[in-house]
Amino acid sequence: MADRAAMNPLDAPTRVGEPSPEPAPIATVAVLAPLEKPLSYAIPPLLREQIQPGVRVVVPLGRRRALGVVLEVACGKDDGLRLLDEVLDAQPLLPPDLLNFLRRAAAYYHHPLGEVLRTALPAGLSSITTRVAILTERLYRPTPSSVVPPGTRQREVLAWLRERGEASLAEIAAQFPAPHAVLKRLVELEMLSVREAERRRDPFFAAPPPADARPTPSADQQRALELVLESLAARRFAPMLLHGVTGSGKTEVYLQAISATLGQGRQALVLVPEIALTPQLVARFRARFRDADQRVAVLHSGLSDGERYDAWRAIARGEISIVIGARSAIFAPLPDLGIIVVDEEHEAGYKQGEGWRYHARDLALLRAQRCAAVVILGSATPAMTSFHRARTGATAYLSLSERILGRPLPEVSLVDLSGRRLSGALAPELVEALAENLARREQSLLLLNRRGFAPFLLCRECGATFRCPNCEITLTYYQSHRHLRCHYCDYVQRPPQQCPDCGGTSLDPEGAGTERLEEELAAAFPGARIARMDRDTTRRKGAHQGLIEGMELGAIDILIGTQMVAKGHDFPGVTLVGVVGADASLNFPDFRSAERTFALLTQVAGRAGRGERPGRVLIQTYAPAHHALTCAARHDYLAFYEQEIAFRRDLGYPPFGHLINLVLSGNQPAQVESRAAELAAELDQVSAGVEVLGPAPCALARLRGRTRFQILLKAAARPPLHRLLAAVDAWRRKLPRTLNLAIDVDPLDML
DNA sequence: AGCACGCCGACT
DNA sequence: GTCGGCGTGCTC
Repeated sequence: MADRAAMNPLDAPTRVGEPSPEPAPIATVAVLAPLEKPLSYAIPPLLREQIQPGVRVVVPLGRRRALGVVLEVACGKDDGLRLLDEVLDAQPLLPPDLLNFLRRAAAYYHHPLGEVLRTALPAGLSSITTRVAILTERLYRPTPSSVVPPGTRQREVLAWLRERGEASLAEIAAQFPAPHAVLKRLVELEMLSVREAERRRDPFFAAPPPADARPTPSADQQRALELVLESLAARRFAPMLLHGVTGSGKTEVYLQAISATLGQGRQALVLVPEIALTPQLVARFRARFRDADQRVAVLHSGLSDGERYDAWRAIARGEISIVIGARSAIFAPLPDLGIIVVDEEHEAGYKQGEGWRYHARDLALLRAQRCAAVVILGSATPAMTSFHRARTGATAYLSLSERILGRPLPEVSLVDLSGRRLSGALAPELVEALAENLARREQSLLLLNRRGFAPFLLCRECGATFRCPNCEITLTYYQSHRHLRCHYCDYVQRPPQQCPDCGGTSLDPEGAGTERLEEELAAAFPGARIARMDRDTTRRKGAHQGLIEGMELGAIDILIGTQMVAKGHDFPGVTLVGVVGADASLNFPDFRSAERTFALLTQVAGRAGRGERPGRVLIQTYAPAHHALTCAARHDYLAFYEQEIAFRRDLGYPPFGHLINLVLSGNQPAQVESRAAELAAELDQVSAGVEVLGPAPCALARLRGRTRFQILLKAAARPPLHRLLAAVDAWRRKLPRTLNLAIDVDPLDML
């Protein structure tokens, strides 16, 4: 019988048959597949010159061809190795420090390097099948010739081109209608040369906003800037926390620090938690950096593959000075990165929740370390871990303690709801305050961190609620769509007329979401212009921006919304902020719930009184004595930190301990549970220096039809944790593919 | 992840 | 008797 492998054209010819007598160059390649380790390949003699670390290669992998990135080239025995097929880049696509950074990142997060590389590269560069269309265009350039062409049109076009230098066909066509024949003739006469070049799609063509004036920094801002400038001049890794109360002018510090970085000939990276929320920030950057050599690029999920590819290439060529983007922008290939700004560094949006669960802020610190850059972590409510680092001196501490122009922080009062029965979602105090604000024709903002009409539908007779068949949660009732929906898997069903359990006919929406609050307000204030901002109303492109503009123009009196309304907006007209359900986030089964609640309340309170008129804030709560509420009401970050840090210390939670969460999921509940128990028992055997907690069902014990158990690893130091992961790996290798084990290093939440 | 292999049910 | 379901193993 014939050898099947030998019949496969991919196989036999590429395999190195006999061991070479001489040591041959071997490439270590990170293949873009979830493999545990890089693979080694022999290098065909013809490709030896082109191979260097950082170039992409096509390699045989089993029966198929795969893309990989060369990590190292070394000499050794190449017997039994397969030959790599193709080298795709003439220059390293990933410069050494970027590649280095990604290798460190993969190790830290215990994630396969190939997958890390796939995450870091734009779609067009990370696959051999999906090629982005590389658009080319014709560029015409006058040759050094003084001959005068015969035709009038030819003379006109040539004169224009001699004036301008090189121009593309599109640009010429914009000046001279139907120029093709003329150009063709001029080329034939050798008065023009033509070349094909990669066309750059420029998604940044929008007209720049008017230039803004650079304000004189306040004393606080000046102090912060001096420290930044000093570190820049020394070209050293310098992490700093910029702790500035809401409205204190953190952005101005970013702008001036970046300006100094560009002055050094280096580039800047600005990370924002969610790019859709920050057109205002982008506009400020565009207004400040207007020179031809200060191009600003924005990376976000709305870019097409082609646009992303173009942006990536332009950044790598050094044509872009400032990149603004969401978490994945941390991988932007800026060649000489001098500063990374992480705006609102406490935001959970920096953490990738699926697949490779990286945290962009933490990666920013890692990357800056590799390229000796300054990192500014900016926040009014720093993460406990970030503030703790500043306390211990691991990062510098810069503080902006005053609002700009001496504007006061708003006055905050807590409305105690305990023991009270409200007729709707709003307490009379809040209704009254809204009425006053309307009478004064001032704007109000209401935070209710819950979408839909009601968080569940309840049977009055037997107390049954409606649950998602795929997830372990109740279905949210939407009056607008007349349906029940799951917020995790988007399962939808019609609300039944009768309770399926007892046949009862009184099924009532229980509790209130933003949709119901909007209805309640419309009834209470018939003349008011009310709008709602949550994931449901901002799904449509431009809807979010429309609401922001409505607020800026004063076309909205009351804006209701989820935490989306708390983030980063500067609405000078808002003088009243109401918080309808401050307790919901406190009851999350998670050690960070107080930290998150404090941050949310402080951020939303910070939306009040940013203009000329002072603001006030009313917070409805059932837990008025909780430190997250009392401290937020007093704008007292430090007091909150002191209380919270004591609790963290007692329990060994971050920043005093490090966590890794292992989540095992699968379709068969019994199998998941028993395997989780097995893993925990095995880890217990080798857990020196690590606490192994669990297994326990996740807070979301079922999600999209899969049962989930977690094992939490906790340790005072990282090395023993990473040692334990070696045991996890060994165990995982034996796991059937029907089960999935996710490793979450530094988990942000444990749902 | 792909892609093959191999072992079981329900079809012509 | 085959077609095809997905569990399992391997990829230099």
